[in-house]
Amino acid sequence: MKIASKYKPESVEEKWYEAWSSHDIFHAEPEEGKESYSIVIPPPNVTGVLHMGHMLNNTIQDILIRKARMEGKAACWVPGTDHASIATEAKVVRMLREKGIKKSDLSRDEFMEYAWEWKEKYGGIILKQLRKLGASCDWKRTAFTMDEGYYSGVIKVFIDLFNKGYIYRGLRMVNWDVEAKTAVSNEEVIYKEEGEQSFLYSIKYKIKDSDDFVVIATQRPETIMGDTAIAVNPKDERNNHLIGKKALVPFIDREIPIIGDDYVELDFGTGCLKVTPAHDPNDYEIGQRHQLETIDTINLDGTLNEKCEIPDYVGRDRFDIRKQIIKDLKSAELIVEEKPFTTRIGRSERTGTVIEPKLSLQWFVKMKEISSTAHKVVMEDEILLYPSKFKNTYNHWMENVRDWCISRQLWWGQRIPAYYFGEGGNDFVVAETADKALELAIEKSGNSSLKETDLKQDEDVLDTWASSWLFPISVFDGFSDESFDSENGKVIKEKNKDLSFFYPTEVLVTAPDILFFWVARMIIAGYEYMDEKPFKNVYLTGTVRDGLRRKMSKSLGNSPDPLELIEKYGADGVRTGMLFSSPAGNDLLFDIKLCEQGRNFSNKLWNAFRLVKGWEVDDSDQPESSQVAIRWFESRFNEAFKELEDHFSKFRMSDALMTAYKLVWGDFCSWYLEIIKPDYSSPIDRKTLDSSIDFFERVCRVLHPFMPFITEEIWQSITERKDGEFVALAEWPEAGESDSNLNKKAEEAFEVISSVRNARNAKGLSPKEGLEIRCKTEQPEFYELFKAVIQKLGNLDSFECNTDLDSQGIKFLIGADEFIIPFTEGIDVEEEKKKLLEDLKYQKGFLNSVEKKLSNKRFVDNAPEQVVENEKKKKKDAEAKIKAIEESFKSLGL
RNA sequence: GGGCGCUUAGCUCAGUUGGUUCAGAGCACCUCGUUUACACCGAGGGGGUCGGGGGUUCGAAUCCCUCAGCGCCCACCA
Repeated sequence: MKIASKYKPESVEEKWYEAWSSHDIFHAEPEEGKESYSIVIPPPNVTGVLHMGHMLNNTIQDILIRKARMEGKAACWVPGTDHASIATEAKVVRMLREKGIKKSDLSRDEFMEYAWEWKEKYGGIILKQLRKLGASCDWKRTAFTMDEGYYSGVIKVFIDLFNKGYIYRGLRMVNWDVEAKTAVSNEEVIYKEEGEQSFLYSIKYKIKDSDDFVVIATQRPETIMGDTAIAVNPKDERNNHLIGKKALVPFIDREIPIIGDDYVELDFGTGCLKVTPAHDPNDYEIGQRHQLETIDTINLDGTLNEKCEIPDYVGRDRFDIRKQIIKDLKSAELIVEEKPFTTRIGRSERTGTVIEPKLSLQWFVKMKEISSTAHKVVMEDEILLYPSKFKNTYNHWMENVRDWCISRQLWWGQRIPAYYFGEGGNDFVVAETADKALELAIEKSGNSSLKETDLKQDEDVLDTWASSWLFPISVFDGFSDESFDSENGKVIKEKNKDLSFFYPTEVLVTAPDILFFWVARMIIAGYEYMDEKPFKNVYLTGTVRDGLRRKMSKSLGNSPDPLELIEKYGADGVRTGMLFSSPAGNDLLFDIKLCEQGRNFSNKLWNAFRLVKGWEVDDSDQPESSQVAIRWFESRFNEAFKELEDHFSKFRMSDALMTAYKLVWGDFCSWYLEIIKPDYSSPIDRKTLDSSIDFFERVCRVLHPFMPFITEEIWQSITERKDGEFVALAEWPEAGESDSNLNKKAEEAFEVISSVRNARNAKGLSPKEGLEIRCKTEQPEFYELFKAVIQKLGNLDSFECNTDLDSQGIKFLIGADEFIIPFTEGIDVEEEKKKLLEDLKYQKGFLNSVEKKLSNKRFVDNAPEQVVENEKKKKKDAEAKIKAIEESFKSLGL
């Protein structure tokens, strides 16, 4: 069989993913006697497509889960998607608009029908793409945050939190998009970096019962009809005498108090601030502090309403009114100053329209009360964050946590189970179904004649995070009728086999930007409903950026298409490429060269396989060099393996990969295989071949989590396999004995070989030409052991220890051992002399510094004995080397 | 404005409690080489005052202070 000299991933990857799937090896059930190892995927948006962030994140999860599976654990990686209410609804609205349908023309049910249709069509593309990456998810458990069971769990939790008093309805300043007529989250409000040009107006307000005026500064004169106070800083000498007086709002002459509040800056504008609680978040807080009235003068569509008390303004847009009122104020001579001003204006990410801060009734979760355990467990390392620097960030957020607004003015999502009734719909009950709500409403109101039609369900849906925070519980059916105890608001783990086995999950792998949105809230929900953490470890990946450190994004167009990358470099190449440069928490500066490196590594491994596979075997004796090589590689493998395990235990994935990479490329290919490789077209002895295949299998096993496809392909061909005998299920190696002395000695031997090669290089000698070498050493037994190896790789005709070195030739030192490759011709004495002199100078300088240290009494008295001993040894070695160099001079006849 | 973190080779990063020749790795770079697994390769090589300054110590990349630059989170001036 002829094997191609280049590895071709495209012919391999689909084949093995198919085989794994048909043997159902990714599915896990709770199993007596097996250790549980579970991961829940950070569910991507259901209509999303794979981007580089997903690639990194899911590669890491797959590596962890594959390793756990090989370790014999019940390894369960639950995939799923998030309904992502804002993003998905926006996409559906856009799609409808393209069809000429306006959302406002549809009923809620009609809209939802379109949305589900859309979800069925585009949902889950991303999950299919994950398969191309090799993700070994337990697809039978695929979850969706709007699945029936999931949906009802979210509703149950809402009701439960409401009944426990953690949820309340309250006024809140939201970012209102007047065009889309919806509230948008802070994250969807964008600010131009350089700010926007505006004007700052200084406006005179008359002080009541006086001819004086107070002058305030504002950018938003159209809101003055909503003013309910003027505030000055009590420390402000210019203005604090005004505190307690009343001012009159221009045009409408409504009386408003002048109050003192620290919030006001002393040196901004006039030092006087108009307070408009309905139209500015800070003003709202001042209003709260001083129990001010709130006058909301702006309608949901951005026009002014009758509360502005000026009939001419009613029904006109806020920006129109801004122009109008400036004109009116000017003609009334109430504007003192008008100056250009750069300010930050928030605009809606979706519509681009200027966001209107607006007070509205929203639903909230009391975060302080519910989060104390979640705060504590991270601080006390009950849950570990990697890297741990995020503990600080977490702490800071938890200490300053604010109530969580969980209502969204959207349709795509879990509809808030609150039902309004009575006068103006001001009374409400919270219930799982309309029937139950009616029951409760009758009870609450005492009005037995209430009908179902008298109840009106809340129009809003819940924030997406109010469903995804339940993910680690919900994916195991934690909120099903059987498992969830509504009476006590707890999930009964014992009633649910999956949950009692797989919860808590082992590790959560996610991006730091959702540490609060998602991670913190899952911890809160975990303790609230399971009395237990949702995961033991949190691995926070970095952001994938381009070479200029810019975040990869669609709009910048600086992100490669992940699937194209996979096509070009193979899934294994891309996986390792991503991991080569991404320590936990550090940004990944993506460079196509990393994928190339990954592909090259695949190819290297492939060719090693090609080499071993190509050998004929016979019954010849095992060469001495092979015996030593096998002893050494066994030991070296174990050493590297321990290192790799240590990296894994600390979630240092990049380092773990690099350890494996160096082991395979350096130790296995460059040294081991080169040593045991038989001469061209000669067969290999059976013993050596068996050991080599054994090593190769181990290499495949260690590499499999990183490079699942190529390792499976090689594993299947390197020796006979039964059907279903996958490397994906092979036993993870165990750390055997490693002889650190042997490893060190081998390195010394390799150094000798390198020196010989170097000498050839310097003299322009062909590697084919055999050489003679002699050495002077105090450890001849060591050279006995490695003699065969050194001779083979150095292509030496002879290698003798402790014989006459007094001839001309190339000399070098390894440790304190002297070597010579005798030459009679072509020796450049001057150059040799120069090299020796340089070396001598360095050694003498080094000796000098060591002696200085040793003659320092304070050093000798204070430093630990071990350190002093080491210095003495250094001194001895240096002296020996100097002596050796001096002797070389003599033999050169100098 | 408040909080946190970072600065080590051209690039991306290791460097555990201060002490073995501790200044390292991978990539990139330079020289040589188409040798029989692999040019997606092999052999060899160069390269850093550990951001600047000061201090503690017998000894500092490592601890302390300070300055500079960068990054993140939170709150944001009407």
